[in-house]
Amino acid sequence: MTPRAGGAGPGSRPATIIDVAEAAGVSRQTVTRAMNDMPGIKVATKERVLAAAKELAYRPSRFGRGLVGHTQRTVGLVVDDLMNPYYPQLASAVVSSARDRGWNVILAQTAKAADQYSLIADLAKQADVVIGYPALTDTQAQEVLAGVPFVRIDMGEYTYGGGVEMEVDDAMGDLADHLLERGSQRPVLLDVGLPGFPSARGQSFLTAMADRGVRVPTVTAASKSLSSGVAGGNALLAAHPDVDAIMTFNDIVACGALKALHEAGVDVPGRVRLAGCDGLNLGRFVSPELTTLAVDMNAVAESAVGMALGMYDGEVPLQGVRARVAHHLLVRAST
Amino acid sequence: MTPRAGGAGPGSRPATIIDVAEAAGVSRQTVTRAMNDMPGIKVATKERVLAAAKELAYRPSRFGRGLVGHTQRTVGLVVDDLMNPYYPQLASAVVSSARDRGWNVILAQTAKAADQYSLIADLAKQADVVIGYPALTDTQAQEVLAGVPFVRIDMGEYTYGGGVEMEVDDAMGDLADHLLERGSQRPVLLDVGLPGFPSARGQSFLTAMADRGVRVPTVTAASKSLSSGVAGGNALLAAHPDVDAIMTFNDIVACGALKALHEAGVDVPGRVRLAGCDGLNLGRFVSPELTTLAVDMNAVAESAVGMALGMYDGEVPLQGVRARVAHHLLVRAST
DNA sequence: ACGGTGGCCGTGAACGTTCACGCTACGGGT
DNA sequence: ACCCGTAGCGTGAACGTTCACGGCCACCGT
Repeated sequence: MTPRAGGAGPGSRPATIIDVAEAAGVSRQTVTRAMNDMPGIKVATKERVLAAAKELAYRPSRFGRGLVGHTQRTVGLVVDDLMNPYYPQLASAVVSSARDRGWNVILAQTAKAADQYSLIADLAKQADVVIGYPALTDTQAQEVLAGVPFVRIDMGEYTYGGGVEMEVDDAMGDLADHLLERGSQRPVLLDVGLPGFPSARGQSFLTAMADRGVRVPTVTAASKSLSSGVAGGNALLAAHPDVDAIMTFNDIVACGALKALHEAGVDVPGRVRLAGCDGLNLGRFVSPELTTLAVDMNAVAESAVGMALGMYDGEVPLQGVRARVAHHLLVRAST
Repeated sequence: MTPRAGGAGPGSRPATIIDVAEAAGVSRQTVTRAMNDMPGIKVATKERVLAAAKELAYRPSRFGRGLVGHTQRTVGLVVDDLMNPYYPQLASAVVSSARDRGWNVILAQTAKAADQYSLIADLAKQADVVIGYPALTDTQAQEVLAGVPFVRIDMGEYTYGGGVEMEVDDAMGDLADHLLERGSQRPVLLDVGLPGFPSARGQSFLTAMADRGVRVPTVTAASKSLSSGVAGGNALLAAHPDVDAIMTFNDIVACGALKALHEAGVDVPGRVRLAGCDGLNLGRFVSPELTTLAVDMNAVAESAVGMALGMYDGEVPLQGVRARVAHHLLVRAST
């Protein structure tokens, strides 16, 4: 297994700083000075070194470099599946946020991985901090990450590491007001999970509506997928033919419900108002555009990255810190 | 700037292999043997070492490790913007494909970066190969990447590095047949770019239709964005009120056109059949689901990653190799 | 008793880079 | 003439790990 394809001859090992130094007739340090725009080098010498470097296709080794000055920092980002429209939004924000601070992002995807555990273990070997949604219990995470700063997004009941929480209650109140103002009288919740066990955000909607004197029936979809949303939408229409507003677990399920409504010939928002949750960009691609409880992903990412980097620098404890980002009501065309 | 938060006391530097060796009363090499499941170590010793390592929160330095054995390989993936539904599909496939081969993926996003050039330059310092859609000319790419194996997706007119091409002609023929079989007689192309300069895939549609004796008028949208698709859709309806089939530049524009059609009260596919291009997952979220010219992103990624890794290993020339992946017609509900 | 064979473990060297110094030559000031 | 500062460059050392050896001991066979 040949290490790297060098620039000069095929099969030749990649050039090192010493090769360049010899070719230019100078010392290692002078090459360093030339490559890194450091002072204390004559222009002519610098040019000569740079020419030699180019000639030999010299590229400084990130390992040699990383070894001496601890600069080359990397955050490991764990998502479930980029094909799920939720994660790109997070990933995009994390990548920007990390880059702004001079960090790189290594991406790991748990959905298609055979072994979650070893996936995260490998990631932890390559990264200085880990952020995201690993499908790991606290115990497993502690085992695998062994000291690597770790920030969970949407931490929930987990406790190991830090977390960023997305709060929905206030915005849910706004949504309830919004729906009632528009005249909805028979709202239904399309939740996800097990019937009888409302999700946190589902419960939040029920409570918000109850506070306003409206009792909301619930229909429960099996999973938070598109097809599940379609099935849930159909079931909901069958069980509550007179529904005039639907709040769904998230935007993806809302899209599914919208398809069901569309196929049933139900006008949105004319006959039924429909709202989702997460604020996905996806909601702008469907017709009508989806009203949703959005969360500023840039704020989430900024918060998560900031916390992880703080942990790395020892300024934030590795345990028990939680940040909170609030959802807000984003009214679009579907309500 | 404290390097890394160690496990023991705050402010203490991270433990090295030597710290562990001393704590366990053995040598470096024995620690290595214990950590890497190598033979030639007694079980009792191994346990003692592992305990010491855990106690000190020891994590092997990826730099030290990478320096000696050239293992820890990384592909740099360049996308424009993960918020654009096209890129997650590619990124997801590349990440899986790379992981299958034991490589990591560092993600870079050009859209939000202030300086494209330095973004790619930084990426090239961290990665062993670069794959993707850098917004760089051949000259710039050559300058920045200086010898790093480079594979462009959708290479087009560029020549530096390798490329993966996505061919559309055959599938476009299938689409033309499909539309004609369903009885469409007045198809219109909703292209993107400058009026009078059809895109490659736009031209492909025109040609396919011409081959079948149908002349297709073109409406041109300003950019390949959703809003541009809406505007284009409206313009198209105004210019060709009797249209009965629309082929769009891509799925995103198709979604925009679908919104325009929806708002104009035009039934799809009843009165107008609508097709997109790219095979985005997005097309399944809208109603009706979008017929599209899909490309197997896993094949594209597999091809790109394979090529880049081949270049790295010196088995594939760094220049002039092109792989081709064909689109195929994916009939869904919109036609 | 002696050579041989493995199991277990330790020691130098190497990987490629930067940091902290040290050295030389030259120029200007007194 | 002398000293001193500085520009320009070079030399050890250090970063943390693994590889290639080599040493020691116990055990086996003859």
